[in-house]
Amino acid sequence: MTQNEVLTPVMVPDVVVLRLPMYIRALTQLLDSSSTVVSSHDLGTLLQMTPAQIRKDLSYFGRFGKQGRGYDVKFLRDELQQILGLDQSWPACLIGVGRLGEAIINYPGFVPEGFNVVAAFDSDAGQIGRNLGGIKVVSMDALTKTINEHNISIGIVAVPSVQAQAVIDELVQAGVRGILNYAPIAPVVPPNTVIRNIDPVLSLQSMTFYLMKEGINPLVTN
Amino acid sequence: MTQNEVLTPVMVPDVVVLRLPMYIRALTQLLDSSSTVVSSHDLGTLLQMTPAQIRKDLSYFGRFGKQGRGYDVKFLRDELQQILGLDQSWPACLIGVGRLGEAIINYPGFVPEGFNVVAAFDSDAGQIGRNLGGIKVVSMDALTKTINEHNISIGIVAVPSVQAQAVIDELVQAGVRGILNYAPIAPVVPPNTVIRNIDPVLSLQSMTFYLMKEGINPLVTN
DNA sequence: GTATGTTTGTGAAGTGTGTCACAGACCGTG
DNA sequence: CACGGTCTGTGACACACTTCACAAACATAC
Repeated sequence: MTQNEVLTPVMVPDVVVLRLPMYIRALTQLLDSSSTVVSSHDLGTLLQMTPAQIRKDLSYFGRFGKQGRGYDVKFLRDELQQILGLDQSWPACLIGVGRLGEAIINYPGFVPEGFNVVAAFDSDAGQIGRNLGGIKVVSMDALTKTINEHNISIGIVAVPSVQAQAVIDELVQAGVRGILNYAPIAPVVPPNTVIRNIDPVLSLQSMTFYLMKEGINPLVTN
Repeated sequence: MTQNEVLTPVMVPDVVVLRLPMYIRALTQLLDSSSTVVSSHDLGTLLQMTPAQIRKDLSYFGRFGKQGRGYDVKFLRDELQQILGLDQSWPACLIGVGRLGEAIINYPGFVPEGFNVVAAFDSDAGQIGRNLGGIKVVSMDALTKTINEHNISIGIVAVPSVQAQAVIDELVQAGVRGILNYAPIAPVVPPNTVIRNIDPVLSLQSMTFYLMKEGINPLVTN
């Protein structure tokens, strides 16, 4: 029913897709607090956005609510999860098991959401063979083979900046179409590949613009 | 929701501010490779965006280029850094020194960009007094006092989800106006406060929508 | 059953962002 | 110093996204 996105003539804007996970999270929170029904207005309050935007976003995928009542919390969450493919488990691989990679593999937030790191790679011979969070670190030479064996479609890049683009290219070459990149670079990927960058420094650097405007003065040391 | 304020003669869109750090990074990269001049076209190739957008973005802040020539790399970078306040050092504090907090304080990417974690807090008595990356972990009771003493304007939140909103409220109360939040929640902050969320799970959850559309089938386990 | 109040879904209007295209400025060359 | 080539800065245009506003659907009360 919700699988006909590809056939739907109306394209779903990327910004809408980016918001769906937030809706799911809010709905899960509501479920935990034993709410069974929620209105777009209440959801909007929870997520700091307008009810109209929520309704419009949802309308790209179907009609999930009932007039005069609102949305069934569990039903809507299940629908959204299915739309995003989150009713399935997504095996991922990690490249780079330095300090950052270690933190990623031990991060407890991925597994409950269905993202499982099932393989870890490193180019440093000293790291290979090491056991990390129940996973054995293997050589980059085994990349393609391992990715095919485990049916991995997501790669998590946690290598130093200088190696990052090369690693991303290798992942794409190996058939990975989704990349979560932690390296502070502007990566280049082919059009059929989805990349998401995690870059706290960029976030901070745009933040300071607004802090300055508010007249907040940091220490002047440079 | 928009945090634009009419302090600059022309209102600068938030999206533009978000892109400036990327320009700075690309320019730094060019400097390292001994380039002295760059055109909007070349920058566009490097960052995968159109020359027109780069020129338009820069035009919000001034006229930095020369016709027929392009932009002086070092000059433009310095200008952009000054616009964002990155010619200064920004003291920050970390709240939550669990596994994630530890990784953050040891992340080598912040210091070279002028972001220095000068204080660390935790609510767990067992953590207090512990030395972490040269910083002594102190109690949450000392939050306001320490923030004032060190002139801290940025708070980095790395506590469990359930505590995150409360911690953010405390930071705002203590006068912090910039928050980098690692907790997977949708935080609420007053309008004069800038918040940036680092949330890899949200990134992955929107990624899968596109992976599905490409017909990539993950393991079906749920 | 009727009246009153709620809330959705969605065209239409409004706002914001990206791209185009060109005048004007600059460079190098002969 | 004129000329052909290059590249910026920016109004005007085009597109994308958000908000508005209202008909239709449902709930509740009496």
